[in-house]
Amino acid sequence: MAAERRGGVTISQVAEAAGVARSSVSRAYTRPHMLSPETVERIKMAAERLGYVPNHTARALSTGRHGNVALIVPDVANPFFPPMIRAAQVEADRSDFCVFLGNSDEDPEKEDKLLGRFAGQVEGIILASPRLSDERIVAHAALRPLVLINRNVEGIPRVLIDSGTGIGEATAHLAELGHRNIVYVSGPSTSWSNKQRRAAVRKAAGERGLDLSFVSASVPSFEAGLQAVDAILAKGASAAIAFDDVTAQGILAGLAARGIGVPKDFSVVGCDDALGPLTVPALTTVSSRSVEAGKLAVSLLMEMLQSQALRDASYVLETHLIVRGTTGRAPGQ
Amino acid sequence: MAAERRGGVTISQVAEAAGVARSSVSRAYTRPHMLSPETVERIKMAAERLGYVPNHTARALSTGRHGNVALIVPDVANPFFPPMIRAAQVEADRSDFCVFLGNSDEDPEKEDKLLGRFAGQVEGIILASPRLSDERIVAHAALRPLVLINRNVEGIPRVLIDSGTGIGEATAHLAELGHRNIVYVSGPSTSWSNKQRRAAVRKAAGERGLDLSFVSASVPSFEAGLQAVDAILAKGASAAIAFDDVTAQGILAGLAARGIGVPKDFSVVGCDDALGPLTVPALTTVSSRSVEAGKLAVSLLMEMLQSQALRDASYVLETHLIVRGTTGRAPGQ
DNA sequence: CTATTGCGTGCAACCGGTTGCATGTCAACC
DNA sequence: GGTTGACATGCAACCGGTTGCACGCAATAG
Repeated sequence: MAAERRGGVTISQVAEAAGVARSSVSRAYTRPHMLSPETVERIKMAAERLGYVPNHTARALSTGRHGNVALIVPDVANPFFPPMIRAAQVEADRSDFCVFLGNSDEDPEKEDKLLGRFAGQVEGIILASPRLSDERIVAHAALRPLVLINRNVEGIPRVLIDSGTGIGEATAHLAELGHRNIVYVSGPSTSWSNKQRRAAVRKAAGERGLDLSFVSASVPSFEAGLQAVDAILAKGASAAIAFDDVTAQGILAGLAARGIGVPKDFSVVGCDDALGPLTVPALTTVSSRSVEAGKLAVSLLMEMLQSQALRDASYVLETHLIVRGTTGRAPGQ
Repeated sequence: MAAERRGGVTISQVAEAAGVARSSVSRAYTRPHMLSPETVERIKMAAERLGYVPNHTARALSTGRHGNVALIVPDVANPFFPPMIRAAQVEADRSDFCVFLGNSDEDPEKEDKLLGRFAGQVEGIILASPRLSDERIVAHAALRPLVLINRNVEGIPRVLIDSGTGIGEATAHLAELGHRNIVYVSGPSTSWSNKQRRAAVRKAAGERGLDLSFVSASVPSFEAGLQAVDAILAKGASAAIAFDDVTAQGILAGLAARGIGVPKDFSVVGCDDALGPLTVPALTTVSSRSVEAGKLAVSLLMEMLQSQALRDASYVLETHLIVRGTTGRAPGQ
């Protein structure tokens, strides 16, 4: 009721109102079993009446526990991340933690700066698809609990999305549909995920004796996909697997512009399931598991915070092909 | 050098090393002009040698300034928000502020809880498309600086995206293409944006003597759009304006399933430009201005923090129609 | 009936800074 | 030469909680 002007009802005010010492008020919240039930009740009543909310900052100062974690991603607006962010947020909430969000703009230096900026006010950090060097990551990890997503650094707890399994399935799927000549449209050369996807498609294509070519879309974007179409067609392929869904959509747009029907004349597979069944025809793609990754990373971090033991854990999430509407039998089959 | 085990070199240690009082060390950082240049130099040297970093939490406790703001959205994964979040993040960073991100899950109660949770550790809050009641919003705004996005509450600084202008243009655009019978597929009835859009389409259709019907997709989603198609066709319309892009994509999928060609046989307009030109055919839609809104909200908040004057500002961002590939001449024209 | 145990509570120090006020020093001024 | 004032620095209280320890009291054991 009586909301003071500074928005600050303090523990002292509650103590006075309840006729107890400040320490008792504190304990009513942090160690209720130390107090008699009636006292706890009385304190909570008074607190309620005054609109008392414990001050996190003050608590953090004396305990060293902030109840905050940081999540740093290269680009919030990249559709791959929002579901992950959301999942992380929800999971953190379950442990009553707040989430700081950082956007590195795909820039290693900015990432480094953010890490330093957050360092003072969080208990742990989650780095998703970092662009930072291994050394810097290791350095930060030494200072405080840190979990990686989609980056494989020995000795640091990490969650890896193995898009390789899904890409393998995609290749097999295309082979079954009778495609003999396919293209992999690759993403950023520094990306761990791209290396993994490229290797997976090569392996699977080799096993099935498919003709495989590569076309590079160095930046994964709609534009890049659009511009890759000529190169793809020049290879004589009847199907393409793209680094991600956005690139795949660019390829689809380019094919449509040339009057090439999908999936009748050409098949396209995306990766990451960033768009869901939203498009027409719905994109055949590889599931991303980004939701699980976000959730798992947070719960991993929570565990690390509880038991200071920072064991070297590496969780791998396998992916699978989601067949929708952009793949079909090879022409002439 | 001597990084203590707890990562914590304190002001006292620096003071002792430099042979000054704690207060002088503090001033060396916050008010250097109060000290003699030599003293400042000596202190900074000592701090450097010990690896001292000011403790954000402690500073916040005594000054009340955390250097943090909170951003609360209904759903991080809704493609409307990520660009806004990113813009807010970038703008906050310019003032060296960190951003807490909250996800209310479209739930008023959770929103209220988050607000309380953040209250203690941020200087200001941005509430985007809140689902909370006006009273609760006013109550929170009384406690600390708060800026609204897409919610019109008298007396509270707000940034409003006026999708009405764009929707009006869309209606005019359809009229010019010869459509005489159109449908507006509405979103959540409690949404301020929905009311605004509905009013705009009614006004514009009235001015041009178009037949207008309403179909309700109470939750804005792909599924809802898909299921609205029968109702839309039953109205005998040749074009639809959807509450948002995701709903529009659902409608497109439904039309495709019935073999109805877009834009040849039917025209569809989305709203919010959440997908960009990504889809095939690319969706004609209304620009969202969500990036500007995020940026503006943060800079507004920063101003409020500087000059405690919380004047009642209301910024309106107009929107415009973006014509792409899902609108064409009415059949038989 | 006294000694022991144990529970509920209060006292006071502490977390790491910030800041109003007091003190000390020295140069300038009358 | 004594007074004034500006300037540099230190002292100590404070921000709002947490927590080790001591105290008082009641129940139990001897």
